[in-house]
Amino acid sequence: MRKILIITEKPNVAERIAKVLSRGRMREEMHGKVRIYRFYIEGVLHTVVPASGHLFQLDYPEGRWTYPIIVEPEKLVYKPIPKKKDYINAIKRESAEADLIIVATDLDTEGSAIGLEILDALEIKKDVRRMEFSSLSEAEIRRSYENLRDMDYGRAYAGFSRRVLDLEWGANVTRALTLSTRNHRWVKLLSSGRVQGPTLKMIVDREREIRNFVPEKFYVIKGVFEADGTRFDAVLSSRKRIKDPEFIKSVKSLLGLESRAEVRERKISLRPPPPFDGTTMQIEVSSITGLTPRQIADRTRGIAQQLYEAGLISYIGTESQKYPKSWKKEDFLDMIRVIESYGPLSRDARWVLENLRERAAEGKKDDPAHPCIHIVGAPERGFPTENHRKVYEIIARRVLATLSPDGEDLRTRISVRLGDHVFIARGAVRISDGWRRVYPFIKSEEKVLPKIENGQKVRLIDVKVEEKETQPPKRYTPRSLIREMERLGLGTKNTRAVILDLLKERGYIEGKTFRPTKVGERVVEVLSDLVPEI
DNA sequence: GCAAGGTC
Repeated sequence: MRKILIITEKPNVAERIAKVLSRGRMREEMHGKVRIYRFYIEGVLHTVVPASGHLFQLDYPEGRWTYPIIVEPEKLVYKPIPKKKDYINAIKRESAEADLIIVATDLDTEGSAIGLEILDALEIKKDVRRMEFSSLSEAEIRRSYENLRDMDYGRAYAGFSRRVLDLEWGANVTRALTLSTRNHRWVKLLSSGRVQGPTLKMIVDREREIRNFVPEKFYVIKGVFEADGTRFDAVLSSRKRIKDPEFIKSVKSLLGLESRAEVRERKISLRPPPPFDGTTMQIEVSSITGLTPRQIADRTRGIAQQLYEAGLISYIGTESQKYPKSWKKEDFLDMIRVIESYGPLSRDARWVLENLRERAAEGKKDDPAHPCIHIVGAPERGFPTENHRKVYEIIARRVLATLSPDGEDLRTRISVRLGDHVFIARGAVRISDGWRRVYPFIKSEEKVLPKIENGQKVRLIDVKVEEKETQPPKRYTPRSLIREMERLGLGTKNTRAVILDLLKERGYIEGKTFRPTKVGERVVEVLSDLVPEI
């Protein structure tokens, strides 16, 4: 009898694939800490076994810890990662039984490399096919199962090459740094690599900019204008910072002069914010409530996690800012009605039902496995704590906002020309709240200007001067540094924070906002002096 | 003893 083994990248994908392909009729077995699934399709036994990310580590064969060391890629070895022993054993045993192996890891270079690594390390010599899916929807899983492809070795080797280059690169530079300082007892290990090297340099460069910074004085000049008894301030616009005190005199010489104001008004619409993905939810709920991200999203005791487990909100680990693709208008209405059934938000929910926008606002981020965070239930008897109530209401309000009309503001700009100088005053007034009625957490400043007609005469009656100093650039915070790494294509979303921890562990950086240590600075100096090309 | 990338 034929037997098929399906290997996935992580446990929840194994479960999902088994559920879909078996139509819910599968058997589960525990092998150590690994849950595997069995079911029959047309008399053929299918077994689904998960990996857990990489199960093997690429490494040099045994040898002395020296450098330079360049080993041909095919002579590098796969070392089992001890913690993943159960996964390795499960796949090993099941693959021995199977006639056909289906690689169902994620469809990207790293996923395919994980598939290849399993086949190579376990020396699996069976027929291999590839399931190619980029979402975990039922339709897509079925389609990819019915259209099995050849193993995508091209993609897998791309991932393999990435690993080889990172290892050879990192190990050589790390060994060079470490071995050249081994006489100093206080240095344990000096490392560098494709990502940590440039990241450390960014921190060191920033520190040097701060150290070499020379503050400069500059002036902000405001004119006070009078028009038929009302007054308003307008800032002197200037392309460059005003540093010359003489300039102030030339402005003051305009005192008492009259000119005609040019007034421009325009309405702007403000779209609702997108629904929450997991990260945005943590950040925003934390800034509204003052709870820490940990208190909100901890995997066991987090408040939002508990709301999820209680069936009130959807999965919070999602990266999506989009509603389920299958949702029709009726599904949105159902969700709003659930919120309506929760007393404190009834009125707002009803208002949204009466003012529903054509299409829900959505964001760019997407996640193949889960939709954005949304409401799935209302509490029957209140909440265990006040914080649970707050978090639930913020999430419910966010959902309502995405289904509410745009807000509208009126922006006013008054500009006054006097000689070569132009003064500008800006105002903003709310015309309609729109979604801000149900989601009042995003601050927008209102500034009311006196009513001035276009072409109305105004007179400069005073000049106010503020003296300011230019500020040095700020040290990186974890957030700003991760954002900058992302912009430069350094690391991935999973590794950036890990790299920062590593730089700390190596003793290269310290502080809440990152300062390089002496060692960190010296490593950057040495590397950029001796091997500037890296 | 090394990298960076997955996953938890």
